[in-house]
Amino acid sequence: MENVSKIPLIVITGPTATGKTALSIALCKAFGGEVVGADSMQIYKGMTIGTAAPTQEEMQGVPHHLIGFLSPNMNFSVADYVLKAKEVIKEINSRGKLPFLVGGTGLYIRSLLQGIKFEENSDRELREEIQKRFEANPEKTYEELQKIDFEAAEKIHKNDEKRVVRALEIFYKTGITKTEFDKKSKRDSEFSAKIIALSYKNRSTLYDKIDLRVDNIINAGLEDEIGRLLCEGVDRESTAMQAIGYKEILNEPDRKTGIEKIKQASRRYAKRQLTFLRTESDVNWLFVDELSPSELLEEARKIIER
RNA sequence: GCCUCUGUAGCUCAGUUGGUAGAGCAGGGGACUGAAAAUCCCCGUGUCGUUGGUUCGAUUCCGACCGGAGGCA
Repeated sequence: MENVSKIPLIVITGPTATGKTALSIALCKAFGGEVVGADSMQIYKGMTIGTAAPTQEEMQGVPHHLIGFLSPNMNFSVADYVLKAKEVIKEINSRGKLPFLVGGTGLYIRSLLQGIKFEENSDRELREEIQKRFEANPEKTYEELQKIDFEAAEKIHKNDEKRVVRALEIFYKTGITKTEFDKKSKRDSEFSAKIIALSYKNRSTLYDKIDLRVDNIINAGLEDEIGRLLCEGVDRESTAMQAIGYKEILNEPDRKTGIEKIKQASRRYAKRQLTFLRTESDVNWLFVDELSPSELLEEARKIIER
């Protein structure tokens, strides 16, 4: 049932290097839209080159939100994202503009669209404590979870440190198991979304594009950008510096193999993005290697106007 | 020209005392609710260089040929 009161939203997603930025800007110009970033790394300030975030020039006057607004030393999470994105989307809508959610972070998009309710159940210090326990004795920590929340333990692999730790964190923080939390966390979406996913029919074409993109990023000065960030006091251990491209440059002394590692990590990332997207329902796939730029724009238009 | 070594998965290589083969990497599939560009799980058939021979049976032994590396002239 389509609820009339729901806010219309256009989602442009897909793996890296498929042209989400260019398409979204063209569409925004055609529909009077504004871009809301849905990218867990483009949110950080000063990381334009490495994350291939839209530049001022590329934006062509189209307003962009939730891109380059956070210090790279800050922690961020899906919960923060959903909160902020909702706010921005509503604000855009209230001005009579069409919000375009653009980016490749599937979890952010899914959480927003499903209207997942993130209640207070997080405690960073507690989490780090549990994490230490896990690192010292993974088996025992997993058994701990089995006792507390067997259902969650069944779904989480014992080696999956982050999820084992998080499930325990929820319980110790609130006294409620993760399973119970998940059950009541789903909510109706406040948005009526049309999802457009960009991809390549040919996997190897995608990979060629990724390789090319990485070379461009290096030529555009990734290393200088990283140098600048470090000068500004960005912590090497921060989440932001775990972004693909940044972590390889920071950790690999040999430049050439570093670049190869970036390419490989990007390919694997793209694969994971595709896997994530496949299970999403109501996705309109557009294959960039089968359409000319103008055809692509036309197809996207049709989907939006449907 | 002669001698030696070598040719096995996309790549680097192991192996079969003769019963058609397995690791790493690459690659593929999957999970995903507060670090998600993160975290984690699963997946190995390939004319064993080509062609003859020996053999019940050859990728394995023998010969020739074709690649590659090295040595002697």
